[in-house]
Amino acid sequence: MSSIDTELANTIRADIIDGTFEHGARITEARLCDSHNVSRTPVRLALRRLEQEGMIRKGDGRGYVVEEITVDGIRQAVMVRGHLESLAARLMAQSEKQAQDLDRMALAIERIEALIDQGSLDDDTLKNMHAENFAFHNTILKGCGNSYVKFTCDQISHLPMLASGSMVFDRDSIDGKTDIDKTILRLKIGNSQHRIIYKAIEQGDPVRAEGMMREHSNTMIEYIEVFEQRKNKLTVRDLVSYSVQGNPRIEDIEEKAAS
Amino acid sequence: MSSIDTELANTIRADIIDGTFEHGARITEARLCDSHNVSRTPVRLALRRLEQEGMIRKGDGRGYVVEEITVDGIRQAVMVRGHLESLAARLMAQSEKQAQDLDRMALAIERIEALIDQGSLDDDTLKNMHAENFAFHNTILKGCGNSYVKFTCDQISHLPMLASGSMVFDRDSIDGKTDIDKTILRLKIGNSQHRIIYKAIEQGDPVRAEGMMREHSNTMIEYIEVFEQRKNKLTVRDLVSYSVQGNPRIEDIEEKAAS
DNA sequence: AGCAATATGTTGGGATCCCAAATAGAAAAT
DNA sequence: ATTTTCTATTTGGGATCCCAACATATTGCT
Repeated sequence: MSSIDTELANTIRADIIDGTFEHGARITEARLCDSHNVSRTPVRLALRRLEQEGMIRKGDGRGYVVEEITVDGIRQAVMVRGHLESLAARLMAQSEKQAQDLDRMALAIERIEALIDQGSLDDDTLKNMHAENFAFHNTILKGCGNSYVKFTCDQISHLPMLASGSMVFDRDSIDGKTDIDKTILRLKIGNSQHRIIYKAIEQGDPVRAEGMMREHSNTMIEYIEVFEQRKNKLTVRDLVSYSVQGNPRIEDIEEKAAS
Repeated sequence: MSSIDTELANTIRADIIDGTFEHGARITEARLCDSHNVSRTPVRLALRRLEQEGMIRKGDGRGYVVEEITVDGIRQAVMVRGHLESLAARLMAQSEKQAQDLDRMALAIERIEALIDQGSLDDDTLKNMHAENFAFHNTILKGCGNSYVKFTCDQISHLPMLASGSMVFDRDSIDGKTDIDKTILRLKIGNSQHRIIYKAIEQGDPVRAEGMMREHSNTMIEYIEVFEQRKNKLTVRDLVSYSVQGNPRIEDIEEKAAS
């Protein structure tokens, strides 16, 4: 349990994302104090934090207004994140690598492979896959030698779908409504891209590493387009429901990696 | 005059940058209250902001510790910023452009050209050049169609040398200690890169726009290396003294552009 | 003398109060 | 009836107070 203002910020952020606060709505400190039974001090801190994150913005006169989150905005943010990740891959390829980082990446690839080969995409499998995907991407961000890459990525990762190594899944295929093979194929292609990225980094090929990571990052953008083609009006809430919920704790990842 | 907490954050940030607070120093709320004669509320807000910016970090037990700012860190941040700008150039090239944006970019190029041709690099000339350089880069960031690019750039622009379109100048050459021709040449090359970026964007050549912007962004990194070769121990303070002080106000830029 | 337990002081989070500015509503004047 | 002005209420920034947690020092016990 963190401090109240952090929890408050998380709550309000979640409310904005899932549409409880629709965009343009005025947010006042007093109202939040009343509804959450807290004093104004943590409310102030939470609002400031959300303002810096870009979730809310100071209104014309008084108070804050809720910034609109659109599918297109998420697509844009994903693009920025992908571009930063491609920088990380290039930098890591052309710098001296830590052996443990490479090992962790290889381990993630193998584990994802094993999870895909299970053939069933139950919730637990998805969570594990998400955790390994996170480990792969986060290792590159941390291991590229430029700490500002990860820092900058983290700055936009409070939006849905933007946490490190986030994955989007076609819930319909998982529920058996549409054929699961296409989703499996997608995952296999994604992991083969992981292999290429790993090889390029390990062999010190920055151009290939950057290019493959750029391609790999487009996966989610294309996935979003698939959803848009199927659903005539894709909402942010839809996207959130398609994504793997819950961020894996870094400690859990490392713990599992040690086993 | 903004609110106290904003001013406080600016003050503390400046103190960290110029070394008044050396890295690793413990920062406590009470101490700041005492030294700045303010209450703890604005201090808390300022510290939270600086924490999110990455200037300070929660210490092991109590309080905050000052994060170290190194020349290498600045180089890394400049690299991240340049990478984001190259994304902006690519996106702007491949999307439909606003005519006014292109006009503003062309205007900036012409004005910089005229300023260079003056031949003297006095302080006022540098300020104007900085303003036009800012206008050029900022127009691309705003006009690329992806608002998260500029947002993300702004997130790291509180570090020295990272404000939009920042320029670094060789003060020694300006003061006549070393030959000024080399600096003039550098500026001319930089502006010719501006021309190429403009043409690539205007003609819808995303590959060329991205590549040229990437090259252009390396200019500052190479400049830093020049300084490092000359000075055996280049400090952050040295770098700050070489940069053009003061951010141009956006209103001023637009006002001048209208004339 | 060494270790442990308690006491005291330091520090950060939260609550409450105060004040200034701004907005909205009401009243008055044209 | 409309517009302007004045007042009252809303709202956000700042100050102060309180409390809990943690750190350190002191004291007591072995």
